[in-house]
Amino acid sequence: MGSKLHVCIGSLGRVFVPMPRPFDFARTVGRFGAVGEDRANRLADGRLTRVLAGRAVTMEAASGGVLVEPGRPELVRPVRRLLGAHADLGWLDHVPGGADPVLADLAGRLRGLRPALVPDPFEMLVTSITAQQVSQAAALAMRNRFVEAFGQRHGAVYAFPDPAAVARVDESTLAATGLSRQKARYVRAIATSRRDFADLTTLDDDDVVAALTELPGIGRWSAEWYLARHLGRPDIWPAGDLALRRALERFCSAGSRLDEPQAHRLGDCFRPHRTLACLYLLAAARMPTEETPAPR
DNA sequence: ACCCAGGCATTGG
DNA sequence: CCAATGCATGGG
Repeated sequence: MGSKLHVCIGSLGRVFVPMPRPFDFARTVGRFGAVGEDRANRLADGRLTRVLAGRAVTMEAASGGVLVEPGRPELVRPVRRLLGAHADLGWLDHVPGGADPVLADLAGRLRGLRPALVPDPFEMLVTSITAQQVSQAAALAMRNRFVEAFGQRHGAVYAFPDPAAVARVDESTLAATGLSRQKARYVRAIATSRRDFADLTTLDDDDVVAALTELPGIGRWSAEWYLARHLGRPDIWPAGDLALRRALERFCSAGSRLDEPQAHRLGDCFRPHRTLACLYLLAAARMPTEETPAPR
């Protein structure tokens, strides 16, 4: 295990962290800047800064991996996980072009895009709750206020708030960030929950959904994103996700409306790699509309 | 001034 | 068991 991890401490207090191929740093971290400025995940000048293991960490592209500052060896594992080193992208090279021409095309155009993870269970759950029902811009605005109000500042970024810090403030103080009273109640209930999230890693996907949906404010959609974006499970297909449905409508059904059962069936041809298929479809939907061949 | 946006829980049939 | 409803904000 980890025998291929060559860690080289540089002279400038940085460490080179190797990533499996293929790997495209800019594409992998692109979603942090896609909607707007994220106060917990700062994307500037091609570098990503966020708090990991209690300190601000800056990552930038390097050949075959990333350069990380500060150059602490204990950051290697969390950085690799954050950037999706766990995922096997081999399938994307062998998507049958006849069966899935759309995904085969996207795999080529987005080569090296990896499934970046949300490193902390509480951060993942709160992020999902803020994103429920509202636009991503609205969710980001509320999340930024939440992070600035209750998270610790580390230079240019804020640490995502701890459950303990959130547990200390009351519901209306939480709601002042723009959350509905209902959502403020959910967030606080999760912050004070004594559930051990570490033990979820031993459960299979269905059992994780069952366990998480016991929490107030966590439904199937939020549980599925937890599996995909926190636990890094490979075959998650959130057919209820409006953005995924929109992407499927655009790329796979010639623009005609899809309901959830139809979206679910469209995922079947991507088994057992539906998480990657979903990631690539969502990323493609964010790309600037491809230029059609010039008329004439 | 609308209407929709990467849901969820509650209520009423 | 399914349909209807309230929620809060940002952008078109």
